[in-house]
Amino acid sequence: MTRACQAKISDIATQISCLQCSINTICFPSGLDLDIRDELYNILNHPPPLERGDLLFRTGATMKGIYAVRSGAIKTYITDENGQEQVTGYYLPGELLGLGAIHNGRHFQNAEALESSYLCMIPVNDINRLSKSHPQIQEQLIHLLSKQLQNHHKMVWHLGLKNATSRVAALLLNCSERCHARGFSASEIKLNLSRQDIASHLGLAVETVSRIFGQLKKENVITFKGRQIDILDFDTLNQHVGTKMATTEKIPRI
Amino acid sequence: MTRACQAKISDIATQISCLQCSINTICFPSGLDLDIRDELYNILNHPPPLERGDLLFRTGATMKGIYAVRSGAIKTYITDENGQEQVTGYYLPGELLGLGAIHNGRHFQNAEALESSYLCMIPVNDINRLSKSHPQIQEQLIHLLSKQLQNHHKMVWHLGLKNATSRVAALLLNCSERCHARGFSASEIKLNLSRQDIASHLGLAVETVSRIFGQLKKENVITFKGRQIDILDFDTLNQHVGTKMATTEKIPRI
DNA sequence: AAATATTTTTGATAAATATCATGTTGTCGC
DNA sequence: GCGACAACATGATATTTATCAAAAATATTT
Repeated sequence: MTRACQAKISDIATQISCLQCSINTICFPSGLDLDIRDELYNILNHPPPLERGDLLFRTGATMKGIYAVRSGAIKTYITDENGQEQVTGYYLPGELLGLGAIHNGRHFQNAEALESSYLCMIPVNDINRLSKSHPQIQEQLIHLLSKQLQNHHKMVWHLGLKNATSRVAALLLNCSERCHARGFSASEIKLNLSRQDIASHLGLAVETVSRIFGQLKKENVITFKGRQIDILDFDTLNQHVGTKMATTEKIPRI
Repeated sequence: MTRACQAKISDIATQISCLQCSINTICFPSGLDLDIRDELYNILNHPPPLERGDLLFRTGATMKGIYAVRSGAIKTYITDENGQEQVTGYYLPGELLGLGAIHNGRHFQNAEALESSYLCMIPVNDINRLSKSHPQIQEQLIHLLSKQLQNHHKMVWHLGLKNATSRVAALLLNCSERCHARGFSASEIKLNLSRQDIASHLGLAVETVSRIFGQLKKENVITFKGRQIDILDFDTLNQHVGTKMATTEKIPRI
């Protein structure tokens, strides 16, 4: 039995360690002297744990620093003038949040906890200060930004797929891939977005998402109980997306 | 009469200058000494001009450097296993291309010229070399990456809109905004994607895109002749998107 | 300029998805 | 455990969008 993708804050076993965290190349770059690593560890900030529904930041807020999800899950969303939410992303343990705000110091989206979540934060001032003396930190930041940009290219691809089933399949595979990259199971995933969140993210009606989940279950492509999803047939999901998903990990062929 | 957004390579008047180019903070950071600026200017590479249909790079190709569109227009796309193209982005004069490849050195998408295009390229090796002595270059790169990430957040938002007209409206406003940010007209834009490209980008059928363009024309929201589009009624387009578009330029309110 | 190919538009119909209504399941607080 | 509430599922119908077919407009070549 492999571990589930998400974790309650109390469930220490599924909390990601710094070693598996995508920010660790910033927190603990391997080539750095030990005293610097200590200093980095010291500036690492731990905001109070979030409960489901708590906001980490909101649109327009001043950026305090870069966040990394340590346990739990975060969604980002835009609110339109009628108060309607549109989910623009979700973040799993080990993933970074708020990088888009570096260039102007303000957040573009709202970020909200989907469950009890525990985060790390590197204050932006400290990054800037330490970067002066340690250019390697900036190198790592560039690396992380570039990786996140590529993830977003993938998201743009998935959201441009022409039918609802493809988009749902792409979301499931994307979640699976990201869980797997963090050392969790690729097949047993907890996607803690509500059906409404998924619908809003993919530009669909809730009922459509619900029906597609039901259909995929009937065809034995997935099983699920609530938000805990088991992927049974990766091939079929990949066929829906239309391509073997090029993972960030695997280097694509020419 | 304001200038059109795009330019033929021969049309020197509409070529963007380094001053308006988003890469210029890398090429010519204002705080740098003159000798460094000279050095940066020297490493700036000018690949051969591209004609319509020419590929700048393809999926899986080794990244040579960061590209900036100087004139013309570039689209990026994924090709699925059936050879079907899906457009994932388009790039206007002054915009950067290929930043997502920094972290693994390989391009994730194909990039193809939509018309005769002229580009600048900063070889990745030279950036790395110069960064060692001039940390300011890395700072600028972080800034540019973050900005592009925020643009992609916006794109994810737009592609998640629930109906076809909204997505087309968002595309038009996005193009307008980007043209305007480069000193071109916000209302008279040349969107040199074919209707098929637009459809593929937005997850629609060509015919649907064509009908929506026709409908918007009938309602006097836009006029167009081929790919030259004039926006007459920004308010209506914004209503379709559901929000006054938060531009990258304007700082959003809390 | 004529001929050819490509892109765009338009119409008729089929298919997919949204909406509305309602029932079911699950969750949270007590 | 029970009641109240939210999330999820399902059916019937309306609307939107895709598909197929073909014409019109535009671009490209000769």
